[in-house]
Amino acid sequence: MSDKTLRADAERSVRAILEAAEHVLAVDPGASMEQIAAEAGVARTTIHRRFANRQALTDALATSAARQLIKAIDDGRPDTAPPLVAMHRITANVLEVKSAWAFALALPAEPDSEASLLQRDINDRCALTLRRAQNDGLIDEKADLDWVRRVYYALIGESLHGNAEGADSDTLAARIIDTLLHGAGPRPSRSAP
Amino acid sequence: MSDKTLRADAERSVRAILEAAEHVLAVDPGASMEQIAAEAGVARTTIHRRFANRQALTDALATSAARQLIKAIDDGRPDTAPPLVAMHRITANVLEVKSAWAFALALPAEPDSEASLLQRDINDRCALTLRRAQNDGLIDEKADLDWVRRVYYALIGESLHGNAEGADSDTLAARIIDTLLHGAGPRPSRSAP
DNA sequence: ACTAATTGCATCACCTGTGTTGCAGGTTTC
DNA sequence: GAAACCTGCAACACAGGTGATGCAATTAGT
Repeated sequence: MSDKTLRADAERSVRAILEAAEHVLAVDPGASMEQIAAEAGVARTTIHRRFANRQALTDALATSAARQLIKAIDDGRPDTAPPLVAMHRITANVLEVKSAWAFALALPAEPDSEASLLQRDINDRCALTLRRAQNDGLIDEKADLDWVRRVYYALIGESLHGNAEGADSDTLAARIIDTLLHGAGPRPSRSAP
Repeated sequence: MSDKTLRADAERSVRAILEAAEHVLAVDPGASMEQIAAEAGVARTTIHRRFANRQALTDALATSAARQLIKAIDDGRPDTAPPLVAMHRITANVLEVKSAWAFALALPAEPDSEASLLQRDINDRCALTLRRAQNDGLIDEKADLDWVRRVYYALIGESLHGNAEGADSDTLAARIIDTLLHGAGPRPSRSAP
């Protein structure tokens, strides 16, 4: 939770710490608080003042990232836009957030933590959007939606790994949706109805 | 490398240590040597006798796992069997190995290590098999084979995550190949040629 | 401007993991 | 069966991270 009204500079510190933690831990998950503090431009004791221990820090990190992910999904209007449009927009947004918070979002959710609640929320929204896509005929009616969702997640994750070329999110999103729906098999020559 | 002729009991120890390391580190990548030793039923000093430090241990772990993965691929006769058959067999074999050595195979390859050489070998064989599949018309001729390979890897990884139901490798492999080639979109009702 | 909050710094005690050594006793190998 | 090898155990030194504290200096809020 964002605690009681924190003073402006304190809030800046917390943000800096969370961002530093993401960057440092993404490279070395076993990095010390000292390293995180250095990256954040902050004294190690300041981290301990805000976060009692490593667990508290990673919890906050996971929660913060999950919140941003939810915002990214909501920005895609999953409930009102046509499924295909929503999926594309959501995918592009999620790619942005996930590339910025890769470590935080890969963090194993502590049971009963806020982050795990948010994760479930995210899964539900995703499942819902996929169901809408299925009702629209975009997804085969016999498909196992849970598997489809997992494949979707996997494609997003894989897109982030090898993106050294720096392709923009829209391009990546298009490829993800295309692969998710059509796979890699031969296409009927684009001539139909 | 498997060192000079190790005495039989010593070789047993090494195996036990590697397996213990896999199990323990898969749960907690930061686990101590002590924990690994306990799981292996061995004294901590014995680990240090065989592996100078943590790095040496994980290197050996990665190499050992990569070797088994290569064997799993070779057992699928990637060069002689029809591509679809080969892909299915290879996928099933790889699933077995990957589920047993998930941590070891997820290990970031040290540059110039033997494991990284093996990894490249694995990638090459995979790429080759995919090319054969493409030449056979299983994969669209315009498809980006590197992306296809990455998707394939991602599908394998995802299949391993949520396999609490304990589905057998053949079933999982079938789903992977099917999704890879056809995606989740609507299928033409099975009637034509 | 005054107050309260926040921070950096120096310092401390403490714990955990690491890597090494020596030796006695058990196991392989030939 | 003898030699060579391997292992467990105990002990040690050492490095490094952790969490806490007190204080002076800075900064935000009103």
